[in-house]
Amino acid sequence: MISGEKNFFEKVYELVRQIPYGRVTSYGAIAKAIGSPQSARMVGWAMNASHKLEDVPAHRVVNRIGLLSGKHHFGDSNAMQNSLEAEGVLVSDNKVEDFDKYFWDPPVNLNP
DNA sequence: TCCCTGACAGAAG
DNA sequence: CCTTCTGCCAGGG
Repeated sequence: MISGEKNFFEKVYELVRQIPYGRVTSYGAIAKAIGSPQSARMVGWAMNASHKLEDVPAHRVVNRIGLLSGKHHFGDSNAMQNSLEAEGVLVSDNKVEDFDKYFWDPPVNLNP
């Protein structure tokens, strides 16, 4: 079917689910991939709702500098960092080390 | 219905 | 380098 156009939130969820293991991405990259590069704030807002979803690895999503801006929303302050390190992503002082190296560029082929 | 807030990003000074 | 402001969309009071 043609229903390629989904809700803003759902687009975010679908993209975040595609983040490979041991990789991280930024809100702006996701926002841009869904067609709203300036809606990075909405991405964060979507993640807030996605937090109730298990298929959405929000811990792999950080801000543009690799800072775990939303780690406080994972319940425990170490939950997000722990999850990242468990995947091989080194985190120091609430931010991802070698963020540029672990950064995963989301494909824009999500939405035709 | 109007106003404010929000897990961001980017530009300007 | 750091600080300040604006823009984006949606939800809550």
